[in-house]
Formats: sequence, structure tokens, C-alpha cells
Amino acid sequence: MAKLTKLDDIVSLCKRRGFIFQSSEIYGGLASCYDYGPLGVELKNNVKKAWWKNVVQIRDDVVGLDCSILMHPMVWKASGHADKFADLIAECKKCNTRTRVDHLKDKDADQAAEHTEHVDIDAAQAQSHDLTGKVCPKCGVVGQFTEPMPFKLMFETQMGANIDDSMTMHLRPETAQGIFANFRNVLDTARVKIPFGIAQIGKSFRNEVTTKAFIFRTREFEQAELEFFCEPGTDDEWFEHWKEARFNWYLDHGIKKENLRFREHDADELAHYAKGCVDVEYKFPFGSGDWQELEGVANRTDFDLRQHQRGMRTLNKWYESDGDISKIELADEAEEYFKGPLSYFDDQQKRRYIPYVIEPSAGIDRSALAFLVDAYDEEEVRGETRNLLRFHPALAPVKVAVFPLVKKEGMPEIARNICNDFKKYFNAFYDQKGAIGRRYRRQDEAGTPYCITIDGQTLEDKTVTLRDRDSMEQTRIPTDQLLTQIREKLGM
RNA sequence: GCGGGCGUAGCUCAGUGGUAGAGCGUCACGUUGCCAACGUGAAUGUCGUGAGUUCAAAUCUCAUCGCCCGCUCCA
Repeated sequence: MAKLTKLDDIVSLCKRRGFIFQSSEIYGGLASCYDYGPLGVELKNNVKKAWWKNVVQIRDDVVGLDCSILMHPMVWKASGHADKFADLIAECKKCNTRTRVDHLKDKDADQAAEHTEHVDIDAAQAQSHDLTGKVCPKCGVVGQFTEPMPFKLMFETQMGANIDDSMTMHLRPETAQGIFANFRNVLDTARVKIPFGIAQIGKSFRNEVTTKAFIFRTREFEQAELEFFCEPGTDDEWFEHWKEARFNWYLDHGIKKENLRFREHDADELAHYAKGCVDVEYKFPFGSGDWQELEGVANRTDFDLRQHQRGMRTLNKWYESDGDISKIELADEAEEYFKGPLSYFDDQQKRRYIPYVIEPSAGIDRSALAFLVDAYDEEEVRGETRNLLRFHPALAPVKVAVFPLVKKEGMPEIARNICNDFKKYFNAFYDQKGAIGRRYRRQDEAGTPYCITIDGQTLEDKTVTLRDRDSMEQTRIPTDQLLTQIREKLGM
């Protein structure tokens, strides 16, 4: 089997077949933004559907949620994003390498630069940074840096029509906080008991320093996140559960085993809230065949709910500060925080606690890209190259294509009727144009698992040809069994 | 942000100062009748964008936008 090695081939296929286009292309394009075309939106929706089905619908212990992208500014104060979602960066005047100021080493220091949190941008800017003794990690030149400049990672926007009294808001950098903010609501209304999870799929926005590789890292992207709440002490167990469950989800939907792996985070690269974190990585065909993150599974402990309890206690300060979160400090944690408003009462054990949270957080766009790349194949058929996408049926944009062999003898009418029947249950596509072989190959490149052809024999014995995408094999099926058999093959 | 490469039809690309092209794809008609077939015909271009040089710019110069590769960055 021919192996795809270049991202360019994927980009070109995506354009040619209407999976993914550059955003605002007629105006020269907008960096890092992409649009999903007719086939692409089906694929992406199917990825989301498959995730939702697996994480929410087939389970008894997970419910769904769909939160707004704009949230109360205090959410980001409490979560730590407002303070920490920014970097100070300085640039080496010699080689133009940009480095986080807090990562720069003294020229005499022998230890490696430590991984540190993002810094409070106002505080960091207020202090003076003496970079004269710092070494450029690239070229080794000492003390030749520009003034540190802030790098804001959250998108800002204004809320309120009147510019004078509008409020600066942030587009959410993750969907997770909407879930934490609704923990109480779901608990009170959904008749759930710990352990249980709340899932959400939606857009998030991060002003990344650098975007990368087609739709792999974009500033606007879609996440599928689950916050699974469990009793402290059972968190390691649930962490393992979700780690396995999420890994298998990719395999079950067609990702080849050799292209998927786990990568444990080292202690020093863990986020401020996490006790443990493992990435599910896919071997993408960009870079030097680099493994890249598809999804992170993290143990967020009780950090977020405790922070929001502090946030709730800070609300008065927020009003007093006239809505400027940079001017306020988060209230201290209550002594008996575990009995606070976001605590959980365990009726069996008769005790209150703040649950721990296991968070599988997947990137929908990069997953869709991985499914695309992994499904792509080229093979030699009678001296010609056949391009195809071996999508799992659940992810395939079109499930079945229906063709009349020729445009006469009533074949188009029969084919149309069959196609319309199919459409009630799944996405089907009718095509009567051109040679039959060409129509098959077109569907191969769209990843359609099955093609049905109405031919001369159909008129005689009411059977049709079923053609398999992967093997190109053909079998005859009686018309009256067609829908049942197809639905069984597709699993839908 | 740096360095390198690139940008001409939907795709792949040719075109080094003088009338914008090819292959594939798309569409129509005919033919064929199960794997990118054949014939005839057709449509499709801000040559990424903007300035400059020139009698004349896809071609030379500058700026800018976008993409890819490598750095850097990635809570």
C-alpha cells in the first residue's frame, strides 16, 4: 500500500473534493482559519456524533451540556486564565529567537531552564527584567535582548453596543470552565450521582504564538471535552478508565494501531491544575513524521471547583473594581471549603466533599485530520492509481451512493427511489452521470463505503449490485433485503 | 518572530519583457454498458494583492497577504 507522506497531498485532496478550504480565500486567505466544505462538514459532524455517542449516549453516567462562548469575566479570573494565560517574551537581537523571559538562563547557571507557569502579565511587566546576564538558548549570545513584550493568549472582544460603557470580554480558551460553572445546575436538575460526567463540544479560541500545519493548530478550534467528577481517592482508577476508553475510541473508528500512542507528561510539564496527564498522540505526516497530540487526558483534581468557590466569594470586589479583573485578587479559600457551594453531598457516606475531575479533552479538528490522513490510501489497479479514503462507516460523509448503470430503461427511476429510501436513515448520494467506473472511483475518493448499481438484471430479477469500497468486490442483493443488509453493514 | 521554499484554470504544473497554455478534472451531446473507456463540443484566469520601472510586466524591483518546511512557541 502506498503511504502518504506529505501534508500537501492531503491539503490538495481536501480542496479538490470539498473537505476543507482556506478561510476568506477570495481575499487572499486569513492565516490559521479554515472552512469545512460539503464533504468536510459531514466528516466533522460525524466525528462529533461518534464522540458524543461514545462518551454521552451509550453511558448512564455522563450527561451533555452546551455553554455560551462568552462567560462572566470572573470565570477566567477564578480559573487562572486571566492571570496566567499570557507570556512575557523577549527576542534575541542577534539571531531573532524569541524566548519566554522566565525561561532564560543566567550565563553562569548550569541547570536547564525550568518549565514554569504562564505569568501574571501586569505584575511581570511591572517588575524590571534585567536580561543583561541572560543567555540566548539558540546562539549563546549574552544580554542582547529586546524589551520583554507581552503575549496575550486569550481573544478579547467588547460586550455592549455603547462603546463607552462596553465591557471587555474574552472568548473562552477552553470549554471546560462552562462545565464547572454549571456543575451545581446539573447536580440539582439531572438526578446524577457521583461518579458522573458532563460533556460538551464547542468552539474555543487561543491566540497561539504560532499556528501550525493546516488545521492541526489553529486559533479558532473545536473541542470535545468531558469533565468526569469522582470521589477523591477513586481518581486514579477513573483516570485509567478514561485513558483506555479514549484510546480505544480512535482505534474503533479506524485509526491504525501503529499510528497511535500514549505519551505521559513529565511532572515539570504538568499544567498548574493537573495531578497527572497523558496525551493520545497520532503520527501525523508533517514535520519529520512527528507524533502530535490528539487529545489530553488529565487529572484536574478538585482545583477548578475550589477556584470557582473562591471566585464566588470575590464577586463584591469585582463590582467595586468597576469590572477590572486585573485590579482584584481572588478571595482566600474558606476554611471549610469542602462544604462550600460547589461541594457534593454523598448520601450513602453522609459526608461532603469537592469531587476530583478527570478530563479527556479532544481536538475535533485535529481528530478529523487524523481520520482523513489515516484513511487515505493509494493502490495500483490495472496500472492506474486508485485514490481512496477508507473511512469507518460511522465517519464516512456519504454512506451509500446509488447509480443506474445507464440513463434509460427505467433504471434512473428505480435508483432514485432506492436512494430516497436510504436518505431516511443515512446520507445517500445519487449519481447518473458518466461511466460507471468513474462514478465508483469518485466515491472512493470521497470515502463512501458502498455503491449500489441498478442494471439490466435488476429489471428481470429485482436484484442490485452492491460494490464494496475497500475490496472493490461486487455482490448481488435482492431489492427487498437491501435496506436491512446495508444498515447492518453500516451499523446504523 | 526568524531562516528557507513557494503562489499562473477546480487540481498538478509549463510559460525569463511582446496575443495566457497543457494534462487531469468539470459540464453538454452521442456512443458504450461494471471499475478513472471513446468521440465531438463547451465553460472556467483580478497570473495571490498593491505600487514602481518600461512603449509593453505572469516575467524585473519593492511592499504586502497566504501556504509548506525548519527553528521558536504551545497554559
